[in-house]
Amino acid sequence: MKYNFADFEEKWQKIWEENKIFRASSSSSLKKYYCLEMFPYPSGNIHMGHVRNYAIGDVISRHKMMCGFNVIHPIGWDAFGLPAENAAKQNNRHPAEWTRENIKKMRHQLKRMGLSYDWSREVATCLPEYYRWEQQLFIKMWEKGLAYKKRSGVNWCESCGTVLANEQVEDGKCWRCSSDVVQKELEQWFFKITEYAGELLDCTYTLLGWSENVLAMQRNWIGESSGAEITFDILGTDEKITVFSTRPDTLYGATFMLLAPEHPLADKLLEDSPQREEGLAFIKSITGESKEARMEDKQKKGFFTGRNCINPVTYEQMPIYIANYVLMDYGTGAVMAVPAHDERDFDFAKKYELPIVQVIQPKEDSPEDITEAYAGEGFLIQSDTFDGMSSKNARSAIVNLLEKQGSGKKSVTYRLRDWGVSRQRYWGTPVPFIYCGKCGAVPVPDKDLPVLLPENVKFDTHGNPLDSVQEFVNTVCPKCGDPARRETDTMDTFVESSWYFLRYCSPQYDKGMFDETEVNYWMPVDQYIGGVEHAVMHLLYARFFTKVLRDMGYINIDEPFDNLLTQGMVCKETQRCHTHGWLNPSEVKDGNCVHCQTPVIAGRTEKMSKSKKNVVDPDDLIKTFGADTLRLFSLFAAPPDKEIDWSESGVEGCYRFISRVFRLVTDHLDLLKSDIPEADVPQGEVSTEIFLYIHATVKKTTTDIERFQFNTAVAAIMEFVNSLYILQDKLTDTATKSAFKSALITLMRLCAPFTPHVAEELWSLASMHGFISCEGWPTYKEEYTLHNNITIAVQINGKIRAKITVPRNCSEQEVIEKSLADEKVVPYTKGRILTKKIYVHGKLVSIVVK
RNA sequence: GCGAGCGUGGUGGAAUUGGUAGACACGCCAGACUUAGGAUCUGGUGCUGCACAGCGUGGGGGUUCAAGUCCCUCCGUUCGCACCA
Repeated sequence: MKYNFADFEEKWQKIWEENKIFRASSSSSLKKYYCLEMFPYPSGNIHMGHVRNYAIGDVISRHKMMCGFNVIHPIGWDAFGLPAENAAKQNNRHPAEWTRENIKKMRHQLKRMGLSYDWSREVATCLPEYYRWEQQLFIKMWEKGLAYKKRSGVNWCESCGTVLANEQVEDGKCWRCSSDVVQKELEQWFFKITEYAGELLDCTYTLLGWSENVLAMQRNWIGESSGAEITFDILGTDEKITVFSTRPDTLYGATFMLLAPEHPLADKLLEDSPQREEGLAFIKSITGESKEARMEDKQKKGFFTGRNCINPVTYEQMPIYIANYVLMDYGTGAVMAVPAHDERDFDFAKKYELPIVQVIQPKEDSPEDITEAYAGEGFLIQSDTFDGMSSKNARSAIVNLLEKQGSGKKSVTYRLRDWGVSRQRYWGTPVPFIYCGKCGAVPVPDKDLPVLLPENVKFDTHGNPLDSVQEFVNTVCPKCGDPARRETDTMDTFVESSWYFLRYCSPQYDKGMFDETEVNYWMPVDQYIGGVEHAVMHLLYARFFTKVLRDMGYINIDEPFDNLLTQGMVCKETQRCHTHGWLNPSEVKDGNCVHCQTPVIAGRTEKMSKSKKNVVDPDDLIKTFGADTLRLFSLFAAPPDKEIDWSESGVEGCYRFISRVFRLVTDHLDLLKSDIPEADVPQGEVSTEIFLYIHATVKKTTTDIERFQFNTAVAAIMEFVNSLYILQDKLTDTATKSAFKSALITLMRLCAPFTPHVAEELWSLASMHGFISCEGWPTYKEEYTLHNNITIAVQINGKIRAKITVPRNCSEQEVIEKSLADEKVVPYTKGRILTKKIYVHGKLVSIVVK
């Protein structure tokens, strides 16, 4: 029979669905297993990144199911977001309609991949049944002080017309549209993620199932620094300046003070200064710059406020400057400058001719003249009673002194800032607040939730479309009944994805975010799979939400995702022309651009993207090769965490392999349907060999799936098939046929998680009972995975000189005797003294001669 | 600058613990079957050399009977963060 996937792939997808074999229920005596892949944004089409992500998840899920776990494997849609709104503007379509249609199309595409999802748990975040619970949580967080509104400088993307979180700014550009991000002063809603900074950081050391690079990125992003807060009195006023420093040991060398231009004191100190105008102009020249331009300018610029403060340990006066390189949103926005031991302060001191006092010596006898800043550790000098102390010890000693004086204390600072969640866009969850002239910001009462997104909206205006929906904006205050104005900000879409994995546990629950019993049964997620691009944003937010919900008493876990697998990108060669930019294959002929006949620039391998014209469409591939081939290729081409280089011939190779499996099994349907039973024990030479292949392959495939080495798991099955092809001509007696029958049945089972359609079809063609998808995963016996004869390598002085074959149970003495007697070994040992003999059981003999 | 990772044939990649480097696949070569083959099957394929042999996991050094794997050092490369006090 010829392998023709089109005959049966869709048939099985339909049958699986009709028989509800992937429905999950918490009422099971089996051990639970939660397998989760990052849910897709309904852009309209699945791409190869999705295929890879979901193929990996599906193998894990199907394998666990066959291993007897109670598996939950849900899917849904991250359905709010800007693309829907942009599409609405361009095509005069409603975002809801656009999103609905995309979901429908992509749902069909996912189903066409044969994924083992429990579709009854499907959620779409744009539905009121979903987002009303988010609004409820928002209010609960507000009650606990974890959601708040403040005026602050925010990242503003003009092209998207909205605010962005810090995590969503990449190289000063919008993560979504790559246009420049500017700073803007706005009243915004924030989530107090900084309250959890310490725990979010500490727990990165307990997440043993996460890859080191993701944990490192999170740690980096949270950015903990420990040091001290030190307070300085300002001369001639009652004001004080508090700084944060990681190096209190250098306090005796602090010779001047720096304020961020945005620091409230900067303005205050200039109040009665004769240079007030000049100073304000200086501040404006810096704050007026974009964040990017400000970072770009490495030149130190400062302005003397005319005021001085007092060093709390030397009692020396320190001039207070406003400096361009001090950031308001880190630490306290003020820095004690220690020019001798900080490169930036050193440059500043040189430029403005400020005193440089060395207080740390690298070694006890190093020279005192300084030509550059020394930022390392060492021993204190010119530091009063601390002279001679190591900088490390001095850090705590000086903080102790400050604590006694009441001018400082130990402190920890994080780089992480609160999560700005306000978005000035339509297509998102409305922030459930009402502004009343009398009562201020009032939460929408629970009985009035959800605050529904109005349907009747015009998208032809600039700015937030919600602002112009009068019947939405105009409302009454829930407290006093006066006319009031409704909040028109919607939430960042990362809010929806911060708890969707909880909603999956009880997706239809209508009394709250989730049914606590269900969540506490299914959570945590045992295996999470997704792209590394979410290493910081989504994964950090979801961890934060989990901890918030835990502290509110709804769940009993600290971390949502036990194990995380970040899959690599799918890449393909690009081609480009000097004048016509990126070219797709049809625009290249004989290495020349078809538009201008000039040679194309040699292809580079890059992530598939429309703009680079190097995408391949999974739909086309499924039509040509079938879903099984596409799945198999994305698993076989590389280990899951590495990049895949797209290769058309690699896909064909996978297709060939599946054809081989199909032919091998269908050529022996008579045997499979016959009365000959499966073999329990090997009988005879060929049968023993077959047993060896079966058990060794099951062992290798099982362990490889469990450690996510799908590429080598597939390779093991390929070897198995190659062996069976050779063995199929040797089926002379019943015992052999019996063993071969076992081999074929095992093969089908091993293939089931990878290529479920062909496995199911073969299972049915062989008249086997039930669905292979629900069958047990094959087991192996260690004793059958070993050859009776083993090959031993013989090394003389570290070089392999011979290989000998011995029975498996051969004793050490016998092996060594046999190797010394080997004709290839004798010339190397003749007339020499044997000084050492090492036998590594079953592997090699190492002989040292002199 | 800080942090994390990677470096193996023509290509993608194998090699849990130090123990026969290059599994499996792509590509290429040869053969078989064919009117034909871009189908299928079989065999070959790290490099040098006629075989014996020698050389080979980014470079150099070290530990060891034995190193892709451990240690030191240098080089290259990818990713994240970065005027973070």
